[in-house]
Amino acid sequence: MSKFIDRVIKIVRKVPYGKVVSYGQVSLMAGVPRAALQIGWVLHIAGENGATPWRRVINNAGRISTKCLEHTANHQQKLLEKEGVEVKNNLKIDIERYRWKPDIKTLKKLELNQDYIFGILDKYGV
DNA sequence: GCTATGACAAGGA
DNA sequence: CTCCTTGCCATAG
Repeated sequence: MSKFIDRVIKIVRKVPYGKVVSYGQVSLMAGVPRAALQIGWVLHIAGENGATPWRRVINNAGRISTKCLEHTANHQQKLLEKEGVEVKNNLKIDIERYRWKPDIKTLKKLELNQDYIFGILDKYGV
């Protein structure tokens, strides 16, 4: 298990019920700002053990973009609606309305330096 | 160690 | 708003 994968999984597990985050946001919090693409890969693995809420991760455009045959977009949509997240036609979601905005206290537990944390808060913070 | 791949992001058309 | 192009980076071969 690489540090990267471990971190991503931990972060995704912090996402509250009924909230969503973007791939880019997760990668940023994981310490690698532009590894959004890899998040999907990690979730594919994490999804195996059902303990990780991969359903709450969508792309920044507010759209469900999974291509995985076992975890279809349609299936994800259903799971999200079950949590109270409104999914409009074509797998679209008002992400800014449901986005999880981590507080500084949570970010401090991620082994990141101060400046970096403020950078995250500046973009997604409350 | 090098190349190909992908559940992305951001900016332009 | 939607579609296309380019940039990015961890993994798998």
